[in-house]
Amino acid sequence: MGATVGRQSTEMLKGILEGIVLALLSTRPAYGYEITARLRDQGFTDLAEGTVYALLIRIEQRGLVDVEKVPSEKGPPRKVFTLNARGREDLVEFWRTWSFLTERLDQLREDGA
Amino acid sequence: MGATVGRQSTEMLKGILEGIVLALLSTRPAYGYEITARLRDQGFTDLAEGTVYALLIRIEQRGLVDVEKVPSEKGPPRKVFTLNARGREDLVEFWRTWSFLTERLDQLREDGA
DNA sequence: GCTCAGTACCTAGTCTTACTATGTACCAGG
DNA sequence: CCTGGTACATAGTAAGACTAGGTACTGAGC
Repeated sequence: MGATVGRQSTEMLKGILEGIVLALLSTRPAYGYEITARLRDQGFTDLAEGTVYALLIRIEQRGLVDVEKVPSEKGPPRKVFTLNARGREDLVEFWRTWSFLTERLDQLREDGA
Repeated sequence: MGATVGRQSTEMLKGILEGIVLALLSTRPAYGYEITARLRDQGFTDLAEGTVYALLIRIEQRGLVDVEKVPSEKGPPRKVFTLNARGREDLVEFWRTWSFLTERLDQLREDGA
């Protein structure tokens, strides 16, 4: 991040990026390279590939996703991640926290502006 | 944080808390103890005092706020922070990043739910 | 006088997470 | 053969919130 939005966005992404990826996976399974590309398309232009792979490994180790290796027509095999029950719970929790934050910030923005 | 919202909120606060404090200061000057108390009242129940003081020192060193020492009726003198021009710019930038994130996440939530 | 609670500030060390930079491997087209 | 696209991985760094303390000043109650 940095080009599309401010330099502070790196810090603001922390924790949120995980929710974003869980949300992406809740619509359909995906693999790392694909997730990175999709997010870059959606405006996270400077998102580092390594960040996504590290994140995927983390959520796998926490048991939020199931993993399957699928051969690719072009290039090495893909590691396809599927959101499981634990992951869905975590996503619900993420949306709860997110809602709390947006409510607080919406109010602050009213007061401030 | 933790009681009010999920355990993941600690990471999600990173970067955002700074924007929250800048927004608070944009309505009127305030000092650390007061800011901590206000935020706790507003639902950030587990917010650590030390976190706020560290943050205030950071934004002071970045030149986003002006500081004035004011005697208190009860207890040691207060360090009152006032948002200055640089701080207001930073706040604008914060809101820009925040809007970007909320737009992305709103869309993800639609798709996902 | 002394203690305790409330006010007010500060800091060293830890943990998590995003980024940098780089490396590996597989494949097709020129 | 060699470049570019696909696909995954990791060691090291930086930033920020938390833990767990500590200091100092004041007034109320015993």
